[in-house]
Amino acid sequence: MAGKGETKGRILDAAELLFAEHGFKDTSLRTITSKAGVNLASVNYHYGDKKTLVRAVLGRYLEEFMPALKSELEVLLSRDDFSMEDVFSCVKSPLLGLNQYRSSGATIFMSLIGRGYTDVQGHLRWFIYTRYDDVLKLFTTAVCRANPSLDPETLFWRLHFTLGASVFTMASSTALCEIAENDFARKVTTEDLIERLVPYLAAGVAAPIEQALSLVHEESTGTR
Amino acid sequence: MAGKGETKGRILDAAELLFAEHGFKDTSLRTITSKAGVNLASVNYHYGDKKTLVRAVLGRYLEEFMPALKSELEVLLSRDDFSMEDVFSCVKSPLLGLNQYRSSGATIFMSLIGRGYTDVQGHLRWFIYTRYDDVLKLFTTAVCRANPSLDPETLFWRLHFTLGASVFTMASSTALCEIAENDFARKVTTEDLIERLVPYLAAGVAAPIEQALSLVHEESTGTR
DNA sequence: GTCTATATTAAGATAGAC
DNA sequence: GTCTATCTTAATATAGAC
Repeated sequence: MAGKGETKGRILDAAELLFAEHGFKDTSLRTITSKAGVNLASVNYHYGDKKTLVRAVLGRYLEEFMPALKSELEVLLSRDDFSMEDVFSCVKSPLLGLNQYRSSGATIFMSLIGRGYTDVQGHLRWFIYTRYDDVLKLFTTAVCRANPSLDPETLFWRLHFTLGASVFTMASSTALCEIAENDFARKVTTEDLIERLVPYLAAGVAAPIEQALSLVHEESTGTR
Repeated sequence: MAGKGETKGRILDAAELLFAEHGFKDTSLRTITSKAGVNLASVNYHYGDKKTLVRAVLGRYLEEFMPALKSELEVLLSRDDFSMEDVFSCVKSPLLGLNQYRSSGATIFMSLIGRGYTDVQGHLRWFIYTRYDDVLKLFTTAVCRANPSLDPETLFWRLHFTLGASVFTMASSTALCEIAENDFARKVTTEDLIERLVPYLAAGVAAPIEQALSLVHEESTGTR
């Protein structure tokens, strides 16, 4: 059914939709190949095994997204000053750019990232951190400059809270958007979602720091 | 190996740790029963099937947590006014109470909640919502009273962002605390973590609402 | 490169003796 | 209630013809 050299690509196209919707573990190679209209054995021929296919699916998006984010951040950092919202706004256009690259690209990418953090333990997280640690460092640099009063430990925790809110929302965005559309009788686009997420995250990260009793005996030395 | 009437409980105890760590789908009945030191067939004898076991594991925590949260919220709502932080502080003691109930109970519970939202599609979410919708309604009522300017749709999304940040943090708290302890040379308790999380969440939920271009054409009718 | 057929493994579930 | 043994299903992966 598949034309000459397009089998490899058809697998990727089918796989990303299924992975985004059902997770990596819950998507079988049989489901993928039947949706792609190719033979079961072709996955192993082209990708070796399922794990490699998973990384290929995510890698295709990361290669598109990360360089775009990097250049946004570089532009921002060249400015004299900027707000926390400016920092988080940097992800908007790289993310929405994925919609041109592929239909529903932003949603798919966000779901995949979310799945990568929860479904499989470790190997995708590691894949992302080591491959794109330069971009991630730029991001934390920007956050620090937007609010220099953040101590490293508070920063550390708040960035992880942020990651959690984003990733979780992304992973369940299909379900959440459905509920929202039923309840509020309005279509929810990826753009809407990002517009809602950004101020929430910026406010959380920039929140005043409480000197709660149990946290006063502080002595920060870390760098991460 | 298991004593007389304790097999059913031993299964539950082993299952909750494995489910929290690896997710529901990635934990087999064989792994559970071997860790529990009971026979494979006993799961089906005592619980019927795996899905029921999953619900039993989560149910045991919910029965402990939800009534405690409910009474905290009722006390709060009886007051004349209160802040957003007061609302989120209501979960502190019910959550920490789980640590007395079982070792690392708070962490396990939050991990399970997180798994329930991403691993399986739907049935656990439904289970929680229908069984404890009274408590959840109390919570949203409190949030609304703390910040009456929140429209229902913004509220909906921000509560889900909040859930994401909480669930993700608690689910990966073991790993995160280790990193933090290395980097900042200070022990991190569950209590510390909650103390850090609460102001972040409160600030996010109470953030000023932006009238972005794409969100102006609003028409809210929902009730959830 | 693509197909059929099959090997291999692992999972959920159950029957039936004790 | 608990055990052994087994059924059934479904998944990844591969061998070998074309």
